[in-house]
Amino acid sequence: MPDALDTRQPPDLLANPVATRAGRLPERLIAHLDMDAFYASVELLRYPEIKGQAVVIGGRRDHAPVTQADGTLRYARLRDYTGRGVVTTSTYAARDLGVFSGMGLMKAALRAPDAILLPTDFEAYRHYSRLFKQAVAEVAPVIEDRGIDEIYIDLSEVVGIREPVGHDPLGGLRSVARDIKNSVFRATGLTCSIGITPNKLLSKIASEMDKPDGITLLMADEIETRIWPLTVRKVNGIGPKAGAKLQALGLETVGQVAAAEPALLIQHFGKSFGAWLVEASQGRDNRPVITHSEPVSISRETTFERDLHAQHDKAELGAIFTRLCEQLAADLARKNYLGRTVGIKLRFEGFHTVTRDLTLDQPTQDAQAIRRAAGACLKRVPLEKRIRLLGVRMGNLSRPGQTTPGSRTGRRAPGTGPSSAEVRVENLSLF
DNA sequence: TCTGGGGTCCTAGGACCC
DNA sequence: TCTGGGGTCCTAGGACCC
Repeated sequence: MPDALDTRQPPDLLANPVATRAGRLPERLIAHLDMDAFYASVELLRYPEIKGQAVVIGGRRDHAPVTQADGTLRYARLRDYTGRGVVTTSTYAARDLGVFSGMGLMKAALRAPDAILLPTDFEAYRHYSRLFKQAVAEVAPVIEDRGIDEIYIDLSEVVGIREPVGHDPLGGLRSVARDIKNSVFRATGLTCSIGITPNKLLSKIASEMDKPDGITLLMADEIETRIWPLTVRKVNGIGPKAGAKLQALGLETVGQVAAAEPALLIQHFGKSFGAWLVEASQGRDNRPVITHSEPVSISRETTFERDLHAQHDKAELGAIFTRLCEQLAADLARKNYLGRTVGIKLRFEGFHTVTRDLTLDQPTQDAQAIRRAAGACLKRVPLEKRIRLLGVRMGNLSRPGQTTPGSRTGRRAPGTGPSSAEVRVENLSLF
């Protein structure tokens, strides 16, 4: 599919500081690759006969297709679903019916009652995630993981990337993008969309511009024409809150933010976020592609089928609480981490959320130690309302055998209860 | 018919230390 | 007997992302 670059004039090097050095291309060439409707597409590999239909992935794991007497599969329909749960992904056909990820399944059922409902199968998605990332690495190895279905790729040093093809100065770039997509398709049978620009911020926006199965190239001289008309919500980092606040200031498009007085943005959004808004609206972003990162925290949480009461459902809550701690301990062991800060999260009816955490003297991955610390955290939470969600988290991660960053001994956080040592005396009164 | 689960980063106040 | 400033740790909450 042709893009606007095909007919553009070569950028004016003096007016455009990003296009420099080696010919007309900027120093950095960054790709953002986004798999197309990833979970749904993986499911279609397994159930090819439902291709083209409205399919929704999400909910509990109790609605997998069942084989009938005649050998055909019987799929669950969205209308049959009851209970909590949200749409994790939907096929493009389902999106046409107004069903998008994050939407409650009950609400989705009103819009698309006949849509096929499949449970999430993260094992399968992780498998295809590994496959597509390996396939990309064969073409361009400098990759930043951004979750299960997307990556950034630094293409700056890829051989041939700056070679024009015929009269197309971006021919090399286009060719590498096609190589990547072909490699991904060969390895997985799945399509993806790629945006290539001088930085991550712009590439993230660009990869969405020609979805599915598209390639979008966008250079600095096109920011005015192709980025500024977009709503601010297209910018990664501007969410519902910031978007609404900008709108209230009369700033709906990226271009309007770019034209706004920096002092005004800083006044309303603070020094850091305000300054970032100024940069982002100009399409400036010098963040590098990070090829390795360590986790900051590991957690487990669960939303109950019905809201539970601290006293009335005490036994059930206690069992769930302990199981979450055991699962967290198992995750830590499997990934080979210790942690020193144990945290809990409670969400009450009405969606109000509370967290508490406690930093231990020594790092641990032991389920019982986690359970004790989490119990101590729980004692600091008033439990009047019914509980919708319970979670346990471990932060301050380190590796076993690694000398841990020293904790200050004898310290106690303001207003907290007993120290971790004193917590060893089990408290059974809660849950 | 309310809104999953797993994350990251930022802010802000108080403690504590120098 | 009142007043400091910088740095780091701990905790709580919130915005945002996939």
